[in-house]
Amino acid sequence: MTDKKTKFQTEKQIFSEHIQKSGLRHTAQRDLILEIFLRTEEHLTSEDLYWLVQKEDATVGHTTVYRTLKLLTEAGLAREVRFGDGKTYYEHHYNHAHHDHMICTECGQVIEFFSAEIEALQDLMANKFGFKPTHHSLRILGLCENCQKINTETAASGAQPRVRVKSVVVS
Amino acid sequence: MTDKKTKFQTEKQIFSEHIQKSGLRHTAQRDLILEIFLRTEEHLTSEDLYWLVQKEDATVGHTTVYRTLKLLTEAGLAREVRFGDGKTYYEHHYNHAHHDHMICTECGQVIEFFSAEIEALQDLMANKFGFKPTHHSLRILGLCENCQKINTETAASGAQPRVRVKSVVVS
DNA sequence: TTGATTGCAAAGCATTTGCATGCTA
DNA sequence: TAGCATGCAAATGCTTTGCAATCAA
Repeated sequence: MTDKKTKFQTEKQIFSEHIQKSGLRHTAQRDLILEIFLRTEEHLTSEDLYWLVQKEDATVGHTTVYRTLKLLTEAGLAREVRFGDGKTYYEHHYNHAHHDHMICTECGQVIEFFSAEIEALQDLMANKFGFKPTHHSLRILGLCENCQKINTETAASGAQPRVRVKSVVVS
Repeated sequence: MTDKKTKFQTEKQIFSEHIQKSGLRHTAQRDLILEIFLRTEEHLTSEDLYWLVQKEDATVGHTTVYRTLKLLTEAGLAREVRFGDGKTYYEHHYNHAHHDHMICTECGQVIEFFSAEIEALQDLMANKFGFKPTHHSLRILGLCENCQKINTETAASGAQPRVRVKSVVVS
């Protein structure tokens, strides 16, 4: 179930179809990048992903990773997320249904959450303005449980890893 | 009521106090920048504001506008907003209570809205994770009423002005 | 007078593009 | 073979900083 041949089958097919529909071409680099992207449970910048790919194929360049992420976004396999530090992060949907983010401004931890009520209210709100929503982004900034406690020590300086915490769905 | 002497009195005082508390200095540039910033009912980048300031005092430089906006943010008079186009916009609170944004991806129009229910649910959500929210940002992207209609014509290319629509509070 | 402020120019960063070469279909 | 893909290097765009001259207190 987790061997390379069968994993990410759906995603790979979606990608293939998108490539064909757009008259583009299937390449080894694109395959590898998608594979590694899906395999990684973190929010990645193009740069981050580049280094991961480097480990397995040192000939792949920044540009290709960058362009492939754009491609994956078009294909609906990736989503761009901004946490406010000026960088563009990407996340995939594999194992992660639609969700929003809480971001700890101290340690950079990212908590994924989902609230059906909030979603519903957003649509309601949009309706009132005749606005047709395509997508949305809700970020709650603040301090995570842990960083609230260790407030006594001199706070470690900002933005660490950006660990993608296992999605917890509470509605 | 709207003459220069009495307008923005509260804001100017907040700014003065912040300046004094921080051991900084009162300058003509900072006054002018604040004045023009508050007077403008749009989401402004540092660059945008720079050009507005230029009209009234051509000696003021980019850097000062940039740094003053940071200062105003610290003082709680300005808020940084990102609409996803890579730029940092600023908005003020004068005449605008806390709100969120709907952004038309076609014409760039920004609708401000507020929902007490959504606010409450966000806090509830944060509580479930032991997360202490400091602030949040909710953006709904989609098509505004007008752009839904003129969908037949070839869509005009992206990101226009970013008009700040009069805030409509619906809760 | 002291030290913050200013504005120019240049550095930083992340992102994006031009172009010659390589590779898929 | 045609033309898309690649990857290097360089350009771009926005933000930030160094520094000498200027100005508020």
